[in-house]
Amino acid sequence: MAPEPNGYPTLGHVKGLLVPFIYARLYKGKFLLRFEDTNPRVEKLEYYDAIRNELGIILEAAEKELGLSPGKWDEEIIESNDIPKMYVYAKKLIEDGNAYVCTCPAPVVRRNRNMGVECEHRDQPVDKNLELWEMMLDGGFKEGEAHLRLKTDMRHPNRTMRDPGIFRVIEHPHPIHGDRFRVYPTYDFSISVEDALTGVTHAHRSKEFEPHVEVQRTILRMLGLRQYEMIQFGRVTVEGIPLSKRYFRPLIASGILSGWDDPRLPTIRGILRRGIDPRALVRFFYDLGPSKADVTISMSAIFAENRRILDPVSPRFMFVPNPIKMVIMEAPKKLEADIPVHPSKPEMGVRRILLESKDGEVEIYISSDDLKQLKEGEELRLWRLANVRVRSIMADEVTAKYVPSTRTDVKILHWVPTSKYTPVKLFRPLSVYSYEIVGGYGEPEMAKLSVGEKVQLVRYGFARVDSIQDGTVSLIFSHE
RNA sequence: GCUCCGGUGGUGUAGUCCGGUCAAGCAUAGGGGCCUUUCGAGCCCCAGACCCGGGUUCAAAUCCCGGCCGGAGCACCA
Repeated sequence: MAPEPNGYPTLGHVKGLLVPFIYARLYKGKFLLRFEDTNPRVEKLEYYDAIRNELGIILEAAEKELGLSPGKWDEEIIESNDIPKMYVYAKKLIEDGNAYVCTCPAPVVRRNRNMGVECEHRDQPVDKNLELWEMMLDGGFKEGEAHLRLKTDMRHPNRTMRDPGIFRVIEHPHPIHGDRFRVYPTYDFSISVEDALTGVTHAHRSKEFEPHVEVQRTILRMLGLRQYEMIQFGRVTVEGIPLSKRYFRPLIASGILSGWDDPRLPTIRGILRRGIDPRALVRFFYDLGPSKADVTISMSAIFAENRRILDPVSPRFMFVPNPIKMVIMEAPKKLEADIPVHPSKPEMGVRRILLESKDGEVEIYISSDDLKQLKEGEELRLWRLANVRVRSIMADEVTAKYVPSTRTDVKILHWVPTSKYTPVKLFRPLSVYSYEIVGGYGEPEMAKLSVGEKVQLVRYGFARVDSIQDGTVSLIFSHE
């Protein structure tokens, strides 16, 4: 896989990562991570690290979920390290009459390309080209003033084949090499040389590069380098949300999004922070397959995978959003509830919540969201605690009467004691631009959670603990 | 407009290179049942597809031709 370190990896990168990884492991090949860093204007050191980190997490999960090991890349290559070698190949192209230095301004080149016209530099003698090339390297040209161009066919039906530029001057420090270079290879040239040199046998790229296959084959042929398979796969988009950095950058700069790990973002770190298990991503993209068709995925499909992974292992907690007090009258002295950590896994244990009545009354919180469906006189079950009959519903309080039954064919509500509870702040992502904060109370035991834990809020959904401050637990809502 | 690439149940795919084992596999969503003191999940069952038209062949999802629809590229960016 060969990402450009020009941003934080997103959901869009996962297919490009997993397709070649799975392919390599299945066929006992090697999986290479190569940084395509030949345009220093957009690349930054922090992105190399983000890519290493995020891809590492996904591959580790792939090892667990798919049993393909080792779940990491076999070798890391930094393309820019080989720029000196590429200069040597460039010189060879010039000497063989396969490349020339062109000093036409960009608009002229564009016009010539469109119309299939050759410029006067095309037929310069080799000596002249060599001289100009040395000038390029020595700083004799400013950015945009000169380009080394492949001599192919200016009337080729595939326009990317019309004398493509292969080296250009960029006057901008490189994140790794600083100002060591001022002439950088372009995409087609650098990957052709790198793939051939590093022993790549099967290069997977996304579909938009298809027209470039011909250019790269031409470069390999002219240089006498080894040919290899070039395989394309379709692009992934997420229902409506663009995956482009251009779109998110201003939202982050303006503070609408909190950063590249904002849980509303389709960046890998955003998704993980939201509480998606990396194995869910792996499973999802594995099922998506390597096809060449472009697909629009929906987050709900990823959520379904996540639920499948989390459901069997995540502890349950009662969370009461928008709480309202309920007074239970005629209650026995003691009411106890044994709350299972996981209803179908007794080995995960139970928590006992004990409520003592005062003057025959017990107080709990229920969610006012549940209130709308309640009728006076209705019997309902407080989960694992007791049955009650609703007496009155007022704006700030509900009263009910204890019923000594354990019927479960009535509405079941969850609750927390008023005497002891954990304040909970839940962040619900709505769109890239918006979110909702839901406040409420959780079971006392929730105070013991730690950051990063994933829980299931009973009858509410899955959430991940994002932070804990002064006893208040901040959760990020993952999905239902 | 030009170049290239796709089109398999509601959705996402496998199969297409090397025609038969594909009256088409898998997943997800849908319907029904079981289980369950949350919601999921789990288990069982049901239903559902080869873009269209020609051709080649004993035989076509698969090969050929024509059409229709969709996507990508057409930056001295990757």
